Amino acid sequence: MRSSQYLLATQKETPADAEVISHQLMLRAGLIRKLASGLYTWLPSGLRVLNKVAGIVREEMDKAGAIEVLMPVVQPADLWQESGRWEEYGPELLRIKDRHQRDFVLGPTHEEVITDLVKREVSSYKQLPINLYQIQTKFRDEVRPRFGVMRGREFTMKDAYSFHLSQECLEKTYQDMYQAYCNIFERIGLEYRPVIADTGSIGGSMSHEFHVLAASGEDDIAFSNASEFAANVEMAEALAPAGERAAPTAEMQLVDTPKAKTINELVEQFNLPVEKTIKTLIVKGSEEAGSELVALLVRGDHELNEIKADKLPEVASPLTFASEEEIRAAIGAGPGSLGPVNLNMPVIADRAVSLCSDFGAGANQDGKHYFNINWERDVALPKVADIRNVQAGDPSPDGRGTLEIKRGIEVGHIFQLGEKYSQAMNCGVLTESGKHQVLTMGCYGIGVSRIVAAAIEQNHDKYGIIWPDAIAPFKVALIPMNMHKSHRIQEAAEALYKQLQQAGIEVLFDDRKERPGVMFADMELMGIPHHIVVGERNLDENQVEYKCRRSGEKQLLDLNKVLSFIQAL
RNA sequence: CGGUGAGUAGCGCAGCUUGGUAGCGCACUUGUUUUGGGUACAAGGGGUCGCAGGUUCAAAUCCUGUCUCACCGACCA
Repeated sequence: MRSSQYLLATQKETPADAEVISHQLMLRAGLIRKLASGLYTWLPSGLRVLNKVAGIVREEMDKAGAIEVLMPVVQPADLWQESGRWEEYGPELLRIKDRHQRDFVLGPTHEEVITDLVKREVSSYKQLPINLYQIQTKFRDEVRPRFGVMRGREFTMKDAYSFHLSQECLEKTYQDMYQAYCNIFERIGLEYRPVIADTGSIGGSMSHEFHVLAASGEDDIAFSNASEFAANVEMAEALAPAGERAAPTAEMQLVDTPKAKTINELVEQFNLPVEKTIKTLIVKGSEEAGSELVALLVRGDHELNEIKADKLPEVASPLTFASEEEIRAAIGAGPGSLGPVNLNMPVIADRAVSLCSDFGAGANQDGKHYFNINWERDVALPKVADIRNVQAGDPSPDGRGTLEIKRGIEVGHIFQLGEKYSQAMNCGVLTESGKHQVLTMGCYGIGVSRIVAAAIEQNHDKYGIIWPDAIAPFKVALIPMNMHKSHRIQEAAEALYKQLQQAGIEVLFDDRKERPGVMFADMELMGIPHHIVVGERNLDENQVEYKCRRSGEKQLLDLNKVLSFIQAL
């Protein structure tokens, strides 16, 4: 490709609304342009990268035995009503009407369509298992699109769906997909980790997310420093602290704390150790709890995990915090003065809380706290559950090592779905014994467009993007110095260009009438991994300069060795 | 969905308080210059100031409505 006949679209200045580095660089390097909130046009260089990623995904999926299909983006509402998600799915689901006023949705995912397809096309156990996938545009009307294509509303996703007669068979395909995903991320050249993820309300099934580690990630991932354990913080189990609860050492006392509304204030003003304080959070109760409100206790230095709390039978789902008015009406004191002593509602304490002794908490009277509270002696120990987020330094749930926490970008998610959709939509086959049996399903997603952004988050420097070779828009940048003044430069550059092209190497020939600095800067910004610089000085020796984008190392190459050198990279 | 802020040339911004017919940098075009790291000089093109309504002799500027975009929040009492 000649840059003079290409849409380079690089720019010097960073648009003001781009926050994360990948978004900034994608705009500056001319990969994408915003059309509207969460909607992006892929410019030529961006599309080349996107296609490279999609190509790798496709190859590895095929290798793992999956079969490619392509389903419509627009889906009839009937299917969503059949599965129950027409009601379940929130405003993220974009609903539209056609000219006959029939309801449709813009597909955020394709479980319904694929289940409907398999129901129609697969009728015998002999055709199983089957794993169908597509690489296609999805639409989710995100609450808050941000970070460019990292969280867009329209995005490219690879989604695969497998169908099985048995759990064993599903687990086999699940493992195959797990391996295929590892192969994909390794080939692309990303630092990634598979992590245990939320199994959701479907129950019993297994789920892993694949995260690319980057500071700008939107998820917290907990890792063991001594084992392979890795889990989304949402999921990671917080073990009870080691040891028994210490015996009480002091009498409970009521203390005036008019200026202490938060744990921080309490700790500062009364010189309490933060791990000897307890936060009392009031949430809506479920029918099972038999109470409008339920209290959750976590230690002052811990955070409530809403996903864990949401799963408690006593807690109304979705988890809803009580308003200040509701709290006052029920307890007679406001937030900031709440505690377990004399609390007239069901209480659930975190494991760590159950091991506290001589601790401080609100007295359920405004401006007062109890200090030196002890379980059993001053108040009965309530139900105990794991309801907090793990923190760095906590013991790993697998019993080996302690946890570290890093940010991750979720680029893949595999899931054992079970029968949620096949049951609702009656998708089954005849078994060997001639009986109808509902199939069990797995689903496997990869955020193809998100990978492009994630790769930049991990691979950039102050000059711009540094693409891993596997997904670079071009492999080689051919940069002639002052070609428009020098015939021999032009001849040499044209000859090299032709040679590289004929060898099937993707080369961007910068034949613009630009100063060297401009060319270097653009090629570096775009992250092209290998640069060949043709200049008068070296041409006298029949040589050109090679520069590696990533390491910055330079070396001289004989003209007749350029092709073999590049091919060997 | 709540809070805050912003919409003026392709991009980044000034002008608005105190109304008087729009400006700067980058980018773009032309010429000269420079030639291994975003060169310099000169000339030039490009804007119904988000949209609609109102006040006024006169509105980018004041008022009302509306749309769009961004950031923060939607959890620790």
